[in-house]
Amino acid sequence: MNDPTPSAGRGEPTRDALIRAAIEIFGRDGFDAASTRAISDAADVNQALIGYHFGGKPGLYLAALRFIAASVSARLGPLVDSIEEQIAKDGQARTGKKVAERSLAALQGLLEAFVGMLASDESAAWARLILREQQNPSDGFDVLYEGFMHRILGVASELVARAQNRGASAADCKLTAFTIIGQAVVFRAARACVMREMQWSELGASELADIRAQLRRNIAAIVQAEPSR
Amino acid sequence: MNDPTPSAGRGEPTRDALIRAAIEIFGRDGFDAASTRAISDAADVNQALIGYHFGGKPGLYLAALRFIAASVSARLGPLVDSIEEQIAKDGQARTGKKVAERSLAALQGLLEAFVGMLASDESAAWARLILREQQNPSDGFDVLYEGFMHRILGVASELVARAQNRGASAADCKLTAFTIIGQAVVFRAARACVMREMQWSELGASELADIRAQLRRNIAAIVQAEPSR
DNA sequence: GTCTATAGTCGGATAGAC
DNA sequence: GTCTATCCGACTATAGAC
Repeated sequence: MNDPTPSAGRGEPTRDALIRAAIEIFGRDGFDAASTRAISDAADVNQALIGYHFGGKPGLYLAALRFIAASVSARLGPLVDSIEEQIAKDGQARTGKKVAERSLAALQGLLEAFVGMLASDESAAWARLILREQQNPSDGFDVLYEGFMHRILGVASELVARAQNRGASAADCKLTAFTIIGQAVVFRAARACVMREMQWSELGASELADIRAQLRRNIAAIVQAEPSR
Repeated sequence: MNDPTPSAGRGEPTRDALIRAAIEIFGRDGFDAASTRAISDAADVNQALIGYHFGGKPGLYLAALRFIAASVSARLGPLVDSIEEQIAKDGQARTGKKVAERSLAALQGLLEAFVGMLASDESAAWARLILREQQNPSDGFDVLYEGFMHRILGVASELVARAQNRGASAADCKLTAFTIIGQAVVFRAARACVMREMQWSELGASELADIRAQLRRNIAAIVQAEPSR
């Protein structure tokens, strides 16, 4: 009688408010510790409506993850689209100085956008939920992986391959992509440590600019380094 | 009547078992979601003993964090000691090719040890707890920061400064240290994503060797890159 | 120090009026 | 679709016997 997400209708504002509150509370407390009462209070709707609209707490959690995947896609999707176009245009010409230069610039741009997202207050709750899912994957992890992770990692690896301009295996390029992405992720995953050690009181425009400059420099260095060790 | 941690005595095996179980359960479920029953069951002791030995659930949590800090220090402390000795021996001679080479090698060694720790099954539960504390710092975060984070970040930054061999500010070196450490952290923080994307079924010796080689290469590239961009 | 038993609280789910 | 009311299970903490 309570089909999850009965699609648009009069109850849409209610579902929306519940999802937004759920991201906040689930992100802060985790799935088990978050109470449906806290979520419904924050959303200013009746607690019983969670059961009606989402079938229960797990259904609301999945809906929240889908919302996050859609939000990340909305934020990074256009940039990834344009990069994929560029890759398609360059086609199989995976070597050449021009291609390498373009690919490096695209990779730097992608990571600047990525770290910008990780730094934003808006994404703080998402990020907490995503980190939780990574540490303890639930059924919902697929939603995130298929929703945006796989695609972003794909373009990042391909850009590494083209920017490096040497015969690294696909697995090597993926590994390189992860280490590069890790340089951005650390500023969310270890945020408390970063703020304390850097003696920052906030991660604002000025701090973000420093981080981005560091990332640009590191990415160029990694990708242009001689294969020899 | 129940002074927290009444020090050694007949109850020590009980306290030890509780702490070990607490790290596992708190790491898996988080502070709120973890139940004292689950912990006492896993430790195979009576639930009421948590109150007796640690004063309650929060006391047990703090004890677990202290145990983690001690474990990390035991694992990385000796290496950090030797690096600090080397730094002291090189003294204020922060420039020079030999010092730079030694410092780069030390930095690479530190990160290989660090990522080895992050990869180990033993540390899986620690890492989850630490990541939770970073995302949502409690009173216990100090225990971790003062316990080992601050010290490790300190030597890492100093090594960056000496290995780079150019006039980067202390803040820049710290930032560089974070991006380098982030390259290791990502393999714990985004482990689920890494395993899936790399199509790994385990993170064993072979995978760890690939990661270490990648880290060595990246660190050298970052530290030796020209300051220009 | 360790145990049993329980008091007191809070959580998720749902029945049923409107 | 939204609300009130409530059932029932699980939790922390603690009293008190041994």
